[in-house]
Amino acid sequence: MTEQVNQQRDEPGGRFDAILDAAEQVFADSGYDGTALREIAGKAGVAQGLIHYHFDNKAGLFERVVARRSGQINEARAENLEKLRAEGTLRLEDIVEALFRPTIEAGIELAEDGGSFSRILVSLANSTDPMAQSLTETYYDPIAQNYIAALQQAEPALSRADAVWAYMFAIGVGMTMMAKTGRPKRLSDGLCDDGDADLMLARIVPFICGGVRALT
Amino acid sequence: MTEQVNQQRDEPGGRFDAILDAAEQVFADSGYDGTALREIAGKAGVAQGLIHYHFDNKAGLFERVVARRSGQINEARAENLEKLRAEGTLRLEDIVEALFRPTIEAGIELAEDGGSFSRILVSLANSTDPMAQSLTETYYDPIAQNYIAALQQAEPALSRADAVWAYMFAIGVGMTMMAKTGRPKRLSDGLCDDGDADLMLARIVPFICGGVRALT
DNA sequence: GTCTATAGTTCGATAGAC
DNA sequence: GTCTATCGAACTATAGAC
Repeated sequence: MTEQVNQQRDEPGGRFDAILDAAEQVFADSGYDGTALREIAGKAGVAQGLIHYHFDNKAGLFERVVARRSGQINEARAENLEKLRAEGTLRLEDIVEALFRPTIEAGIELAEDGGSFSRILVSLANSTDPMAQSLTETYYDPIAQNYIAALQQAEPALSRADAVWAYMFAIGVGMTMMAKTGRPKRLSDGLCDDGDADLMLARIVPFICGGVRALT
Repeated sequence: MTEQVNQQRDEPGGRFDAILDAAEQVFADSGYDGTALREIAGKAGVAQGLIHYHFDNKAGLFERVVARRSGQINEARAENLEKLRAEGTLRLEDIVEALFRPTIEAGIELAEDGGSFSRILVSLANSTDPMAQSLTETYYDPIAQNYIAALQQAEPALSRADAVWAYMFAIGVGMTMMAKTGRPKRLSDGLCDDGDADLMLARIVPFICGGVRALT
């Protein structure tokens, strides 16, 4: 068997991944409806038809973009939680840190842009669109249940309902970091930078933990 | 001067307001880019051309939709805060309540839908689009500064930067109420209903207050 | 696997009658 | 102030050559 005309789908650096990378950026910047496949093809340096060959249609491409990073993020989230459980007592602070750290690292993975994927996550979390709902259900509800259970373990006084609320509120707080609108800087005359993920985590973790404990 | 052929722009119940009402629903359901002016015209029972006569273009219509409710919401927010200041000591709990109550009441104003406008607010707050940024700056940054100052008054140990973070995080938590995705119900087997604004406020207020105090 | 070319649809906006 | 009719642009998706 001789070598193929071009690279396979699973070899990084090929056309397939170039499309995914470009799509991630454009979907993040312009939203699903605001995105034109032409622009993705242009940024990826491929013909528009190739997108349909690999991903069928726009929805298929979007789902692949979400699936790729969601896999990385949620595997890391699960591993982080496993490690904490293995170490013994679950501390609330560690749980929150374990929840958000992987989204940060997935966000800055693409060097040139400012962390595209996290912005896709924000729109996914807030959308009532059936496709968005379905993707959330598939990729994020299972790990959510995992963390909700962990919250209750760390704070036994928390009811089941309040653990769910706590998780939802935590995600809401985290979205102010992932949206990267620049609004904190504007409101604070440059004092607060929502582009600095480590700085933000140092404020987000105590805020959420204080909030959760106030629910008990 | 005899009576006009039809109602004026400032008379409720006229074509002008019918367009705004329909636009609010469709923009909330489908997002800005996902919205077709045809659908708005259809729902409002008017010709598509009338939208351009009254609002010039799609962007103009959207801005008017935002402006209308934002005026109501932020006047109420300002009044609430004034009242608290007049009463004497500022309690953190009252400030948070004063911040979110008006968005709830604006949300349920239109009877038939489930509070459309709050969903527009969510997408506005998370968008990096220039038009969204500009609208946020115009309508929501001034009142934000007002509440940030109030947070510092209520909790003097809070630094200016942390007061800005606290405000941002509070908005993030509030968005889990305004997005109305139904996810809390799904994650809790029906225990948590994000459609019940009063129930949510009873959990959001203590959560945020606990979070803010943890920042000091 | 990748490209070019284009079909077919939908959309925002305009022109002009009433 | 409101409607009908339509233009022109943009988009997704497909067909077919290589």
